[in-house]
Amino acid sequence: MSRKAATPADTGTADKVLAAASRLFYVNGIRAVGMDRIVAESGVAKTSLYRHFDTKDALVAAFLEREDREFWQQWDGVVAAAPADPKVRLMRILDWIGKRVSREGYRGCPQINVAAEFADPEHPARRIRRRHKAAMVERLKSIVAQIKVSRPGEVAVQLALLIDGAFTSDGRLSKADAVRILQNGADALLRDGSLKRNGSRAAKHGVGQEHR
Amino acid sequence: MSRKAATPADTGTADKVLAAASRLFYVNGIRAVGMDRIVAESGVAKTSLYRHFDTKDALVAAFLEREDREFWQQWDGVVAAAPADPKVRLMRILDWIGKRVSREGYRGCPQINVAAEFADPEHPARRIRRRHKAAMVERLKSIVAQIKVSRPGEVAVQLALLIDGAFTSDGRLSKADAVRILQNGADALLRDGSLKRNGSRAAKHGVGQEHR
DNA sequence: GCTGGACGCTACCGATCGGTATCGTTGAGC
DNA sequence: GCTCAACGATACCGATCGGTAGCGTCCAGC
Repeated sequence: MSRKAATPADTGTADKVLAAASRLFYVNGIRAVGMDRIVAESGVAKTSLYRHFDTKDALVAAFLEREDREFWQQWDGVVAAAPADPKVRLMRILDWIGKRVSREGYRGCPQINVAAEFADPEHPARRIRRRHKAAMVERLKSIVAQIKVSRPGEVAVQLALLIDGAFTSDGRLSKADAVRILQNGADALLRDGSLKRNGSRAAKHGVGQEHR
Repeated sequence: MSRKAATPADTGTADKVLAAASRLFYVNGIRAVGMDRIVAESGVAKTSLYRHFDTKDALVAAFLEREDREFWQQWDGVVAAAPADPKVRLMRILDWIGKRVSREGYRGCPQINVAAEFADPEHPARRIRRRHKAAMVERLKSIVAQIKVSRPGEVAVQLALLIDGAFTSDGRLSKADAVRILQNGADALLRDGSLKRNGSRAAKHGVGQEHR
């Protein structure tokens, strides 16, 4: 495609803005951070900022895209450093996540936090979140599928719920607890999935009266 | 204590405000909703609103307290309607939660969503959320303790993570899937916890290199 | 050494933010 | 029928919101 220069050439300015915005957005939430504050802490003029990002929403989207990118980069790094055994790989991933959610200053998953601030399901933040979480389930499924379990899709979703729960744990868990609880939980979910039991286990606990 | 009338007598005005604010806060997030909008949709004058709630933060706190109260009311209703068997009770609770998170317009757990908008851990919203989530773990623990499992505390936390994960599932799960996945997941976690295995299962998957 | 794009600075825009002051109305209990 | 607390209506406050206009500076590439 032709070089229309819709965006200035790369001179590091956009990176400075995005770095400051990402930190501020993550710590304080989106709507709590004004553009003036991003201008002040990035050291970039407001006019320059708006040459790189048309609107605040565009900056928010760039923030979440960046978080998404970095998250999978680290994920891939953990997987690459692990042996090929899929179960060990899963445990290493949970080790990484357990440490992540229990480290100081952790404020939860940015995808979840930011999406909560926007009501419109078609807002860029909501779209990016959906894609991010779908990718998580897919990656988990491809790992679980390599382990002998009877319902890999279901177990993958359960693992994703466990992980998202850890993301929202708000500093309740120590590092050791977080890792152990995640790994033992995954172990239990994998073990059960590999057993051949009648599939209607849950049915007898099914419908009570409707609530609300 | 003496009747100083720090707050007007109960004539239903505060309820109208809280009802409108709760709906708007839940759907749009806190900072996206101005006090003027609450005034308009509650049909209560701004002056009257501020006679009942000193600040917006006070209204936010009242919203979360109300959500907390109603949540446990429904929880207790589900438990009361279930047979005494603790496992069946747990399954009924998960049936209720699975339906809740998959119903149309569900926007996630208000405690989680609202707390994400405030950076200060001592903000009322953050405090109420911590109390709410701690209560969840305690209630789960008291149920799990009645079932023969080797680490009831750990399983209770795992169930809480599973539930919080479902709360953030953002409409990904159909009603049938949500209920089945939660109940089967809980079943697996309970089964494993009741087995006597060597406690160091996870240790061999422990520390990789540090990331970040 | 001139040119053009990237950037900084200041000043500004209308809208909205949370919150308040003033005053008039209404209605139940004595 | 008087009182007093509760509520409504309007108008306003300073601060901040996201975003823009205008203009000067700086510097790499021709």
